[in-house]
Amino acid sequence: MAPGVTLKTVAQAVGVSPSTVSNAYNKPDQLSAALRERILSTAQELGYAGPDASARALRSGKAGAVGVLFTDKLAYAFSDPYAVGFLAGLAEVAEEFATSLLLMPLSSTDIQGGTNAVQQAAIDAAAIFCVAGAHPGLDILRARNIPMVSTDRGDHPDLSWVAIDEVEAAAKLGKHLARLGHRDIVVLVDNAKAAGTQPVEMTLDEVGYTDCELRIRGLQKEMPDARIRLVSGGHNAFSSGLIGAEWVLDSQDRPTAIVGLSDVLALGAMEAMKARGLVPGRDLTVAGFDDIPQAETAGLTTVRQPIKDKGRAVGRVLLDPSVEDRQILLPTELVVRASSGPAPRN
Amino acid sequence: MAPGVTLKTVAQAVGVSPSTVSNAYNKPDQLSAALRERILSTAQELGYAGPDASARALRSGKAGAVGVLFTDKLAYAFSDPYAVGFLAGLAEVAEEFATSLLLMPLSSTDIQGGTNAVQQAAIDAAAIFCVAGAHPGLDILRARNIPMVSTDRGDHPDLSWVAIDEVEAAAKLGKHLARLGHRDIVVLVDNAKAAGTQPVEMTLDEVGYTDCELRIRGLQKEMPDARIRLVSGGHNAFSSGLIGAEWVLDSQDRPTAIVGLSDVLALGAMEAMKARGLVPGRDLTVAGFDDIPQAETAGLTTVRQPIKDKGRAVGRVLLDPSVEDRQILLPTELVVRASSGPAPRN
DNA sequence: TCGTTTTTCTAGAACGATCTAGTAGAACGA
DNA sequence: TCGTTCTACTAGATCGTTCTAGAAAAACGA
Repeated sequence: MAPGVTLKTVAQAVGVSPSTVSNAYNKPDQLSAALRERILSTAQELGYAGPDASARALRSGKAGAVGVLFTDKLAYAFSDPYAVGFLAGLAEVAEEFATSLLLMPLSSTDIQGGTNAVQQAAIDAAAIFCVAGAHPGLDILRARNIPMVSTDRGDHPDLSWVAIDEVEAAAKLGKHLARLGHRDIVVLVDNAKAAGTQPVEMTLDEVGYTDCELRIRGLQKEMPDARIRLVSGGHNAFSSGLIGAEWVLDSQDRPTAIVGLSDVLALGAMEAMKARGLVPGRDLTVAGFDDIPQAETAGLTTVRQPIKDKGRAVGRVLLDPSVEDRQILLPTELVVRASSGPAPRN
Repeated sequence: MAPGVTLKTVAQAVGVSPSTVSNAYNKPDQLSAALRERILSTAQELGYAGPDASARALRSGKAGAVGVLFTDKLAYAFSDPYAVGFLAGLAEVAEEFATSLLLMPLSSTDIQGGTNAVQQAAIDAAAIFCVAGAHPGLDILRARNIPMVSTDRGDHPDLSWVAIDEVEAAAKLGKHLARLGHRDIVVLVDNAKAAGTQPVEMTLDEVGYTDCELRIRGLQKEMPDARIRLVSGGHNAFSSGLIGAEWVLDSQDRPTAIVGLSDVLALGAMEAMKARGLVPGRDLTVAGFDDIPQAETAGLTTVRQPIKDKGRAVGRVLLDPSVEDRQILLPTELVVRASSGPAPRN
């Protein structure tokens, strides 16, 4: 916009009040078509690009954007096919409502003061994607009174969320593994604290992130007699699954099945097996969660959740005022592929 | 934020001027530590969540966000691994600068008036991802005087861009194909207009999108004697490659090689071959551009470009004021895999 | 013809911050 | 002691809109 050209400039040039120019853009039925035409063309001549975004947002209270908050680093979101699928669904709905998507990074360093992105974000609402309850970004959004929809179930009846029944989902897989005779399981867990270090074995209490905990409980429920160990090779990524599984496979005490709490972790485990000449489903069973596109290619047994639908549903709850149901449970389905097979008898 | 609580409220409660409260958040060295502490804690008590994003953006002229503009539908961006890789790189740098990423949809319907996302976007700068020169969103951003960095080379010396030498990249592939004896090529082209209809054969003029045109010219350069036909099955996606290739393979007049102008198109073509019992690299050569992760798995010959670096570089040029070089050419590399082989002699 | 409704436009106050310019007092140096 | 610099804070204008309330003119109904 030619510098210094504002609504007022245009108004003066046309000889009308600023309100009328504003109406020309926002409420075309409030003025005669002829005048509107005249205003718009004068605006064009002057190089006026339409009402300033920030000023409009300030005065009207609508930013025309919804925020998205992730765990960990923002860049990870794009290396995780599950997150990408979610975003695709969310973007679809955002598009429908002519609303932008604001992806907010939050390096824990700059929480103090007003210089962090969550603080600065001009948004009307926010999608909370797989973020643990204690995340500092959550506190900021809560303090800002910004409506939120989470991908995790919350206890409170006022919360909005779109989620799956994590326990049930995991129970489906647990039942499958139990039937196949598995009684010695390693679960690969997402754990940011373990990143960059050696893989670590952890207790259920240490897992922290509620979803993971629920999935583990679901497995335990259907496999009460099994030994279930928890191992983490870092944050939720292929490489962590690889590292974690390498550690497990090279140990003296191999399980008969490895369960990744997400497909990327499980795919990493398959890679580790391949490198050791082990065949998934024969030598060792591998299974995951989510059913990302690559899971099918790799023949990974997994618990499918409709991730794109999840994104769409979150978008609807965020943006469509006519949506009544603000707590939505999506279905899951066990998808059995070649990576799971009977436990070797000994 | 507790409704009605503003800077002013806090200022009154503490007994200082609004400016001082503002400084407590933005310029900590402008006031005594003790007072700042007092202000911050009073703010917390009152439920004040920090300076309002829109108001701050309006007054200071900084939004703390950069926009990203895509071709076509926003949701497509997430189904394209190339776009996802770009975003990952961009997000990395955005994170570094505590800046959010605003993904702007632009349905062509609501260009008129002030209700479209590009118009409403509160951003300091914008990344233009593979957008043709005539895109309406571009015009709006230009009118708004928003600094832009494009992933396409522009002619004008003032433009900022991070790109590859498209002609040279394609020439590398062309040389490879020529050496293998291919003289009858079909190029799968991204074309939004062809979407949803039958695949169409088109002329170079109809392609429109500059990058595509340049790649085709690069191929022609090294294969002056070859017959090169252009076919589109729709927009840039796996399914379009599949559909386009099916049409080509089922025609009377099969080429000896199919070149996708992106890897997703080429991967679609490989799928079409597989379904017909044809082996890429033996029965027919397939090649692509970009070298997305799936290309390696599939054994696709392609021209690699460092897509994540592209995202990073765009981020730097957008956000780092110390970056001098605003026109960056990234290297490309021919990656030969199993999908390309000698042309059958006849 | 006259009152009523509708259309079209406007004045002026917000919205909630940050910026510029400046003041009062403390600290300093000689 | 006095001028100077520094620190800590403030008054008031300003960013560019949209909103509320209302006025003037036009159209309408009887």
